[in-house]
Amino acid sequence: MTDTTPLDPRQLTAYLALKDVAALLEHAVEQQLKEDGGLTTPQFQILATLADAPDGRRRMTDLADGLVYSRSGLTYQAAQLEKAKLVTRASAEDDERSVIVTLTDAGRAVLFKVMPGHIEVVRRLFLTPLGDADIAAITDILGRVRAQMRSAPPRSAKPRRTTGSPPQRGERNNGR
Amino acid sequence: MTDTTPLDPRQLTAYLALKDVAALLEHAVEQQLKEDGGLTTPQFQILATLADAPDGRRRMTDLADGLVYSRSGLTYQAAQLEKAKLVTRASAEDDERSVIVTLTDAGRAVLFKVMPGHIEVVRRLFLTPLGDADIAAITDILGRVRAQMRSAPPRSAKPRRTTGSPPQRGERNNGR
DNA sequence: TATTGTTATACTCTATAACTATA
DNA sequence: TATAGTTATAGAGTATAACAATA
Repeated sequence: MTDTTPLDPRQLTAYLALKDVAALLEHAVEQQLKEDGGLTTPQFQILATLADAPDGRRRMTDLADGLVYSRSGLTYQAAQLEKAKLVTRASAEDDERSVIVTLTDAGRAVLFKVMPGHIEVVRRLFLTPLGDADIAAITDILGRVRAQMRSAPPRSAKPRRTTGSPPQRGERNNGR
Repeated sequence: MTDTTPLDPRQLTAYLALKDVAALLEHAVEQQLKEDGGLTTPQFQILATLADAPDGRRRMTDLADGLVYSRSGLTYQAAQLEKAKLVTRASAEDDERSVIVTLTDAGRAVLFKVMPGHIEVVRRLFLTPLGDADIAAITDILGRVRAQMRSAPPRSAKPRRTTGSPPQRGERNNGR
């Protein structure tokens, strides 16, 4: 049996604070990326991931894994970025099935153009009121949470649908 | 001049940890709400906000303020919820312009149905590795950040577009 | 005139399923 | 058969602008 007793008020407060801060920060960053470089958040994430990779190259599948996208979702984003000349796509030499996405000079340029503002927003909204000890504490605590999340079992072992039973009430087939 | 020097690695790590944890948590909660009650996150937020209000009633504008929605976005969500019989809408008695959204019994029922799973997810993914001291630290630190965000000036005083100049490169007119 | 809310419209993002091609 | 990726399709969410009605 799992515990479903209500959360105590302090726990709830901590959870809400996290959600609130994350949402506000995400929103501000989204604005900044759009204004400074015409980028959406997922596009920025892809470009930033590529910039981190050797030669600015990455296989589609590897990108998708790191960014939690479905493959079709990534295909969509990659197509947008290719259309904007920020990346190129080419099939891999060693495995014809794979597609290698490569950051173009223009893509790097956009990233450079956008970074200062990105940093400025993070600093102004998030870092300003934090001292070194706070930074260390956040990193430690959230690091533990992250580890927990990565190791926690999914909620249901499998979509387990008893043979022949119809979809459950309130269920739709459009998950993430 | 604002500071746009790169973030030091520890600051960056803290920021990324926050983003990561928030994203994973949001994703898990989204799944749970859909599975247990057929609710989307914004719908749940609206229902929960209403449940907190006296008599389960709230003006559209007040709802929008608390939830960062544009008015049209809230109209859309309210229409969805009304269609599902989870809320009703009626114009206010004292001010004919205002619309009062009210939680129905069915809406309350869905909320009750969904809450245990919601709590379970938060507890399992977020609270498990945290002691009382951690909870207190998070609340304190993120509380300060939140206050900072709420008081921080927006990035640009106004959309300032020099008279007659065309839209800038990379700019699209589909903001949030 | 200012405020409240809705409507029309357009666009982004995401997912599922079906499909192609290579290993 | 399994893996990599694309395409077609569908739907949710959101915003902007124009609009109607009330204060």
